[in-house]
Order: sequence, then structure tokens, then C-alpha cells
Amino acid sequence: MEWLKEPEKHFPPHETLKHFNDGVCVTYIQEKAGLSQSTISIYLTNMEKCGLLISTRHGKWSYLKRNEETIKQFTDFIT
Amino acid sequence: MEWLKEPEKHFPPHETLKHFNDGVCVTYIQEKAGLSQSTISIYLTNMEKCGLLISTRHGKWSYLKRNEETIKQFTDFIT
DNA sequence: TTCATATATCGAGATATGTCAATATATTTG
DNA sequence: CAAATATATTGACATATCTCGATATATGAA
Repeated sequence: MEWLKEPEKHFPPHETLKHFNDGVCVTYIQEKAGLSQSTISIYLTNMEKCGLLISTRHGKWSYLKRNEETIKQFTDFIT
Repeated sequence: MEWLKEPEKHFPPHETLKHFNDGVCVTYIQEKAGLSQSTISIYLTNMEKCGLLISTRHGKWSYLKRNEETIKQFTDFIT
């Protein structure tokens, strides 16, 4: 969640997509997290189901970005 | 944590102590939570160790109240 | 000091979570 | 379509968490 606040500061630019409008692809997150591909895939899928992330497919890549609306609801609740 | 924000609204006054300055005794929390005595005791002890609660002994009772300072640090971090 | 009450600790079983390797599926490219 | 790459799903095991009953400890009262 922290990394995805400022993707350009934490991830390399993607070879295909030149922007971070839809976030970062699974592989980049996986490599940075240092966990296995399957683990990260499950985590990201779950976080999307929870509403914390938004997933967008571009070709063979899935891009993940923060779902600020739900995140705010959550932080409001915690606060 | 929610209940302890306004103890007087969620718990009966204590037979001995007439105020809520140090929070609420374990038994009251246990009854309201509907979990066993041992479970609640462990939870409250852990929450105190985490810094979320402050425990004060008065005679044979332990009173628990929120540790607002640490709670704020936590909510700030989450936010 | 003994009893009653409040709380803490221990031991245990069920369920959940963290994590992986292996395999399956999707998608682009030659 | 076949190969290559990206992602998803499955099955499994280790560890953590939830929760309890039983027991131990602390403390005030008789």
C-alpha cells in the first residue's frame, strides 16, 4: 500500500505502458516484495476483493493501484 | 477499544469505584464481550503489552483504559 | 488464616494465515 | 498454432491465532 502511493518512486517504468495510471504490474510488486509469485498473486487478488486495490488488465499484465475511496473508509473507521 | 471510549455508556458503574478514571474492570469487559475469562484476560494483557491499553490495579480489580497516546500513533501510521 | 472473589497462566484443540512449489490459464508473438 | 511470458489456482505444510476449561495466584473480608 505504501509503495503504491508513489509508484514512480518505488518501481521501474514498465516496458510497455509508459505511465502508472493503473498502477504497477504483479511481477514488479512480487520482485520487490521478495515473496513467491503465487503468494503475491493471492495477496493482490484478496486485497482487490477486499476493495483495497483496483486491478486493470492490459494485455498479459495485471496492473494494481490503490482504491483510495475504500482505503479512506477504512482509515476513517480505524481513526 | 470502542466501548472504552465512553465507558459510562457501555458499562455499569462499579460497586467499589464510583468513577471511570482508570477505565473498566476485567469482569465487566469479559461479560460484555461474551468470551471466557481466560480469553479476555489474555487479550487485555496483550493489548496492554502492545501499549493500546493502560492497566491499573485497585484492590482485587484490574481496571483498563485506553492509551490514547499510542492509539494515536497507530491511527496516524495507518492513515 | 481461611474463604470468596478477581485476575492470570497453562495446556490444548480448532481454525486461520503465511508461504511455497507445481500446475493451470491467459495472452501476445513468431 | 506453438512457444514464451504473465498471472491465477491448487495442494500442502508450518506457524499463528482464537478460544476454552482447568488451575494457579492475588487480594480483601470474615
